[in-house]
Amino acid sequence: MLKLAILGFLYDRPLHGYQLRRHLAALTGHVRPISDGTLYPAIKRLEADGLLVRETEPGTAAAPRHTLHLTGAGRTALLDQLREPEPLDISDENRWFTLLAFLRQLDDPAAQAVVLRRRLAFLAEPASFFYDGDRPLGAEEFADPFRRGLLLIARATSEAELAWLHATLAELEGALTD
Amino acid sequence: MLKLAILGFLYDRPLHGYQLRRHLAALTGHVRPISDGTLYPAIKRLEADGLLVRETEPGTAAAPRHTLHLTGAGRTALLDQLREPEPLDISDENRWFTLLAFLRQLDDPAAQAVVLRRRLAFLAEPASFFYDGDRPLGAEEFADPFRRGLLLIARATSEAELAWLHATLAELEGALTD
DNA sequence: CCGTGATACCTCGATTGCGAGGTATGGTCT
DNA sequence: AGACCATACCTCGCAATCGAGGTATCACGG
Repeated sequence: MLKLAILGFLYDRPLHGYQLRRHLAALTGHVRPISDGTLYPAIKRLEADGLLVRETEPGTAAAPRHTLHLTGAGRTALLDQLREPEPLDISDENRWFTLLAFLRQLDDPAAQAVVLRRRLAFLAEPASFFYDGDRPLGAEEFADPFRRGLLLIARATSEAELAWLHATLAELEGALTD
Repeated sequence: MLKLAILGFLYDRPLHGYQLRRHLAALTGHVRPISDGTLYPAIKRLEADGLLVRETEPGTAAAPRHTLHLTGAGRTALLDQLREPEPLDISDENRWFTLLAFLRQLDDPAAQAVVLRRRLAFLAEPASFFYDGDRPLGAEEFADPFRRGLLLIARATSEAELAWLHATLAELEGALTD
């Protein structure tokens, strides 16, 4: 997840760790900045895998800045992850939204394929939540306002996404048949 | 997260591990069942902490079933986590939704306090996402349909939740002033 | 001139989670 | 009889993440 996001941001332009942290904070909702203890080891992992290189700028600011650049392997790794041939797990919202943030890096047919897979996984999703014994409960059966809230919010999100999926697929269809 | 969910489900009734797994799968969206390698160690942790006890039913089925019961400490631990005095981090959706699923176990004033804190955190959330250099970008500035989608979906979710928050607070207010 | 906060980076231990493997039993289908 | 699946539980090692700590430099206000 973090790996995907780091590669995605660096694809646009080289950044140093601190800028990267700000970008990541924005992506995750502006509230939970990825902690340093998560970010810097992740950068090291990517460096060890040869997906990025650091260029040290001495004397620029207080601490020695390390500007991070994607390597060719890094760019390939990002595009591979975006294309992701396996079916897209709907319950992994974080992964999907991160993917969405960088999907424009793919060409139209590849992006379309990803969006189509998402719609497929989406439509296959069973709508039930919670059980009474072994019987799944429908949304209307909840006396509990909190669980009802959970379902209402989940539904609103689903509907918004489905609407967007359709609009975007139509748009891509248009672009591809021109 | 898992801990909260396990305590929450066992609060209603004792279950054995397999049933628990089904409940958890439903909560996480019916698609990504918590893996065994996650669930059973989590149960052991809770047992070691004295929050639950297992009662073995021999000969019931194929394998020896362990019916899991919350202890008094387990019930207290759940209620404490639900009350959670620290401000509720909005970006941690999973935690919030799990909490919501079991919030009815609190009495009305305590639940109201939690919902109020959520609304507070919610209204304090800055609406911007992504940067161009150091300048945060508004929703309308995106030529990229994928990032626009991200924002559209996030907004729909926010609005649905805010509407629910208001409705529920009004409801609780009514119940408390009667 | 001293404290505070922002910038910038790093490490360590502990926890959490996953995937892949394993062990059984009992029922159903062929 | 054999294959196969669902039930039911378990362990191991690996990877990711967090939280709390640390080290600097520079800018600004009092």
